[in-house]
Amino acid sequence: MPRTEPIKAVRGMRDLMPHDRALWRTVEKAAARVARTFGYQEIVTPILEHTDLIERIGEETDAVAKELYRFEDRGGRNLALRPEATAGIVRAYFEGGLNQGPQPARLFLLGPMFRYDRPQKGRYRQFFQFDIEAIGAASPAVDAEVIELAATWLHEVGISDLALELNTIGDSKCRPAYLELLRQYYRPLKDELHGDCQRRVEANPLRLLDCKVPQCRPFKHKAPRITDHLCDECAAAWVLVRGVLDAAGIEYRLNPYLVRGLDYYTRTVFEFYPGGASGAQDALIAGGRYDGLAEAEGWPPTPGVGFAGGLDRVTEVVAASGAEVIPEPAAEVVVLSEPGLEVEAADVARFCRAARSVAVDYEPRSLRAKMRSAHKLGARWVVLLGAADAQRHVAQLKDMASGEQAEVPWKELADSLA
RNA sequence: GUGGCUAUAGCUCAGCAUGGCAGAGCACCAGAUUGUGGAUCUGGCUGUCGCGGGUUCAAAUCCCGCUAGCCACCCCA
Repeated sequence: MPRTEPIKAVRGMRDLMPHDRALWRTVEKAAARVARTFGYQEIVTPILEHTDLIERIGEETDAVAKELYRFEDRGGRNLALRPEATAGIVRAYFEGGLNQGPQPARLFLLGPMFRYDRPQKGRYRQFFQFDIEAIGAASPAVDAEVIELAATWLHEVGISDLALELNTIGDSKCRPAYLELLRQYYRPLKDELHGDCQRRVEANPLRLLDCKVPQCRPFKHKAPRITDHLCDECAAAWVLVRGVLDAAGIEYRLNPYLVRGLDYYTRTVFEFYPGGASGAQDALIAGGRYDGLAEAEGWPPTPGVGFAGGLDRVTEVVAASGAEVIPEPAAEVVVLSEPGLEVEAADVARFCRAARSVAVDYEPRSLRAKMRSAHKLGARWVVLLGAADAQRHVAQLKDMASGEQAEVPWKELADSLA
């Protein structure tokens, strides 16, 4: 008989198996715990948003054009799987009335994001982010706060070999004049740039600074720097952000070529990279200030700052660093019975469950096989139930570590296990 | 979106150059051990050789297409 082809996971999507979840759980718990110690509260937003919300803030970037999962629902709505968390959180901040509450609203979110990208190491079409947003936060001190939060999280999960890169990109007051300076510098060089960059000279000159094509790279070193052309407010903010980081003892490297390509980003930008040993070039965390985002979404102008951390990459780095994760046993207690005692075995399990996690082995196989299986599960105790025991409502409780075994009445099992 | 490598048992892989019976280890099941785990030994089960087409007396092996995975580039709002 020809078998039907088994249906495999969708391209770029992966399962996190029980074995993986142990590590993931510690990383997620650390994120939530650290967020709460900084006064951030959890928010959950839908995985689906209107395509317009995503498109309005991503405009004509490749990312939105090519990497967005979009579809039409049965009601004819154009929807998209969220590719990042900030747009949805800012929307929820206004829709849920957090803009009427105490400012800033300090929020965190853990959840899946989706990008239709070609999969490779550390990059999946469904991936998970830890997202921090302080919305309504005008003070540059909050920029430093979210950076400190990010650093604390990474340290708590055991990533000590870290590089923090920091820059400012000005705001709507000072950036336009700086961009014009950049254009003036690059226009005579245009013929020597690669295709994309030739277009960027007029369209998006900031992006010329982080181009990685060898042909373009040499020119940026003599390009004018935004930090020499900040307005007074941006300059003061830049000093304050670094002042708080210095006081916190957080090391950073100033990278004048670290930029963002969209207009609503302002002032602080930062990225955390794993240290040399890991060899990865991709950021573990990327963040910054986005004072123009609320307006881009159609809401009243509202400042904000935050970051997104990639759980897939962070867990990978933690795993690669050899951190030991002690696997939790599937069950602390396994109940084994003679055939035909399923009802009684379930009764016994119920008594034990008051004190410990319990699994019952109902499989039709030898006692030897059941013992072997219980051992592999990591069970600390085995409860053996024979027909004679069942009659008298007792069972044999065996400690797997010591090998000791004793007869215990069903009603006393929980006490013996506690 | 571009390029390189790969796809054979539940898992990790050998076999492919030079076409000729489908293999190993692990895992699983069982026995040794008169139904009580870990160590050891013995035996056993498991395959549309990713999918589709072509060449050939004969294809896991050679050719073409597709799909998927890995890696890098690109991108990362």
